[in-house]
Amino acid sequence: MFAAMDTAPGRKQLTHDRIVETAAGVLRESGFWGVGVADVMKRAGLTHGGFYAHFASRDALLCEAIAHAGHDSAARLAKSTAQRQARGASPLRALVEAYLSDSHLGAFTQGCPVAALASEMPRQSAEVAQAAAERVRRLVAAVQRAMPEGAAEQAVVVAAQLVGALQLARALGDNAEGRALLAATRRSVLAQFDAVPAR
Amino acid sequence: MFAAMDTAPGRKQLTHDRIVETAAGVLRESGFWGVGVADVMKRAGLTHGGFYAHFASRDALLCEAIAHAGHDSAARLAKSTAQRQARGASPLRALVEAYLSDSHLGAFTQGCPVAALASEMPRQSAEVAQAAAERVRRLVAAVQRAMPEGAAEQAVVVAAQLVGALQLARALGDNAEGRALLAATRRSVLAQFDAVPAR
DNA sequence: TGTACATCAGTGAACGCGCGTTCACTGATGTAC
DNA sequence: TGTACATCAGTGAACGCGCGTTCACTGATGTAC
Repeated sequence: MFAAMDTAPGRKQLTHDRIVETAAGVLRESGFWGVGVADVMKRAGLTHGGFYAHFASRDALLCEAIAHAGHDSAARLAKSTAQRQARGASPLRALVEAYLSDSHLGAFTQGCPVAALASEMPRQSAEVAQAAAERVRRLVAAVQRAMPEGAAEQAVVVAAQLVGALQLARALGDNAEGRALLAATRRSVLAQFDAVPAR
Repeated sequence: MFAAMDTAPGRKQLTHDRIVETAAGVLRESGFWGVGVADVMKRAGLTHGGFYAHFASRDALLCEAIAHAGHDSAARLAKSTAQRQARGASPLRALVEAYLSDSHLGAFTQGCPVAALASEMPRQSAEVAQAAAERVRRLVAAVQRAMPEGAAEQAVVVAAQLVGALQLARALGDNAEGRALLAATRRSVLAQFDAVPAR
């Protein structure tokens, strides 16, 4: 009865995680309104009836899905950033080139949920909007860790620039027009902040 | 039969315009998915049955609505910008302070449709996405007209910064946290580009 | 080791609801003579 | 000026559909003895 609970996850937990992971992908690809209970369950290999054994409501799933999407995206970004740093880039250059890469332009499903969802965030229910705001804060914090000495308070500005540029580029399309916008933003951010020698 | 058509609009045209104007407000307030045919018609003082005498489809309304929202927002922004310039601000300072004002933070209905809709744009049907992309280009052009001499090619970067900052601030909320993000972005953009004396 | 039973994850039909779209109709406007 | 008729903007009921949510049930898993 008081057995240790911090062991291997049970069957239900594994199913739960699979649903959340599936929803995190659909959420970034199709937006908040694109996440349907029946559709997500089907993609996870289940029938929709079992949904409410896992989540109190669709909104509860959205909260877990956006958190999962944030962690997933942050992990991918950290990996890509580390590779660029290993090749000699400064932390900020590595982050900017990873975030504003041409591959991120088309990769909604695995990309940053803030860029994929920002303009829909204020329209969600209180609990979902709060979970979304937390992803914004985490993104700002990640940028802050990459800023050069003395420019930490500018992290919020760089985060806005990264998110804004990726969104406008996506609105223009995954083509020359969109990629040109990304390239111009990469140059501008680095010219402004990477002049300061990092560490 | 060949009478001049460029005179006063008829009754139908006036109704059409009223529907589009109503939809342009709802669109910015509630997003693409928030625009319902029946709801918009009701707000315009009509019943939903008459909708298809005015538009071929809901998507056709969305195309007209986003164009109207863009013109409306651009006109408001131009007015506010002109007032600030009359008080001595440079064109860029006037634009940045108007766009990143605290009042724009809460004013979805009358605000910039690009900030209100950017992350939803790539998910729309081809015709709507194209109308949306056109609003992005117009915003960039408006920023370009306000840039100081020699920095015109940076307009796209400033536009991304304006849109990104307003969206992140809105995601954080119409409170101290959101307003602090706006203020930091205002300072940063002006420090970078307003140093160049404008005309 | 084997049997009986309780637990529990997942199934599938059903619900009420709101959506975009269609269509036969109404009543006002305007034209013909 | 007056009557008859055509045009046309807008009405309101109806459609098929997919949504979030509920619930009685099934079949597998695991525990008790």
